Amino acid sequence: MTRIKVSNAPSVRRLPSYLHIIRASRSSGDFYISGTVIAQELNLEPIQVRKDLAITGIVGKPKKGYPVEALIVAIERYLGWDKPTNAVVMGAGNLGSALMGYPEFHQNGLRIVAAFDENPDKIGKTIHGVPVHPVAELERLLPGLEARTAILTVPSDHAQICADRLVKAGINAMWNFTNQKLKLPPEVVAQREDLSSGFAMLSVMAQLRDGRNA
Amino acid sequence: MTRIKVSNAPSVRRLPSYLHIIRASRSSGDFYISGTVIAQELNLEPIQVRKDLAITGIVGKPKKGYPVEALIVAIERYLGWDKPTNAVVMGAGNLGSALMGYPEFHQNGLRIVAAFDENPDKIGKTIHGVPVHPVAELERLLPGLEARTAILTVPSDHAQICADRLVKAGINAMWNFTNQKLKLPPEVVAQREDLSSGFAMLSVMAQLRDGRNA
DNA sequence: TAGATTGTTAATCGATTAACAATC
DNA sequence: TAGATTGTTAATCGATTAACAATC
Repeated sequence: MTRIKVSNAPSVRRLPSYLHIIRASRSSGDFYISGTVIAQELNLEPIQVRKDLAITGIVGKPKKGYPVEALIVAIERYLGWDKPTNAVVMGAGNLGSALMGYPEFHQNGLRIVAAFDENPDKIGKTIHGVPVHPVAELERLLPGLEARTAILTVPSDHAQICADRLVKAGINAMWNFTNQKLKLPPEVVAQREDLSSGFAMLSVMAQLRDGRNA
Repeated sequence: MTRIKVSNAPSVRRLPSYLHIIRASRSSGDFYISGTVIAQELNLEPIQVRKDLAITGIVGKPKKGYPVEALIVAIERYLGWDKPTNAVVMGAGNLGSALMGYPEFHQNGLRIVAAFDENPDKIGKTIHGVPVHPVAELERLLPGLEARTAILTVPSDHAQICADRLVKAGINAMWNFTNQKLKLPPEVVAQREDLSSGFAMLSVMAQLRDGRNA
């Protein structure tokens, strides 16, 4: 089996922003929204928005734009956000706790159903409504949770061991917030979230502006 | 003035990962590291690593690789991580607190020197060693903090107002964790961090694997 | 020396942007 | 109707990958 490759990754990455705007438009009672308007809000090129929206299969009406309701449904469906995804958080530290409390996720169909941690102070409590269990219980509890997605917020040096264990327990999708590149079997999909890379971009932009490096 | 555009953004985004590995190599006592090795660790193509490292100006030795110490210095310098960046966190909620406690940042020259929040329960306390001040004190305290970078972790509906205020107070670089696209004067650089887009990628990969959409 | 690894130049690939006829 | 906006086809741009001579 070969590593999964998303054909149009940049478009997929932009879809959530579109969805956010289009939902707001629906809340305002609009029935149509034009690519031009979406582009303005995100300052993108209108043609880029049209190209991106084309992958959802929704066709717009000249002069009016795209049908709001149908577009929302189509984007949600394209992203697989039309059906709930149960997930567990590994490591109920700062970042893990923050993610459990991140309200936006509910709109994306992401339901964090449990957290696992080693810290006895946290075990048995709930964080933002999510129960924290001992890591030792992972294998026993996971089947009942019906979660096949894990959010990895353990310390980096635990990441690989933790991932191996998750895979054995039945996890097949991993959202990795550690700075460790994970070795995983090919059927497990993984997305690494690297905060440092965003800060690198900000730093380089600031330097360009200030004339360092030129 | 025109919006700042980073010429080779994908390369810049990869540099922090390289830096991480090369630092580990230094800790192991290595004097040289080859692009091949770095590529293997991140599973990238060796040629891509070489191209990326070329932008730092460091030249490698055939058969040995790149000089570890010089490479670290050059990457840090290229990213502007050789001199400390003082930053303030706006909104000491879950995510803001998590970022204050994120140890990796120190290695990137990022020093979070203060947080600002409206919540009286938080004001006057410290979170991960960072003092939390009332937002009302922002303008008074900012000059003394010598921070021109802000990390925005306020609720999305406060984002624009908060950003405007920060800019007026002297902030010129904004790391934006809200899902709000900000309107900013051209001299202020901004990096938006969108957690949803990472989850969109994971969702689409999972669907491709499972054969939905095909 | 032999061969692993480099830097450079060229080829390929994919994403963005431009142009424009179709149309509501 | 007039014109804003669409979808499509082609052009451009930039990033990745390939090829390979140079070299430690």
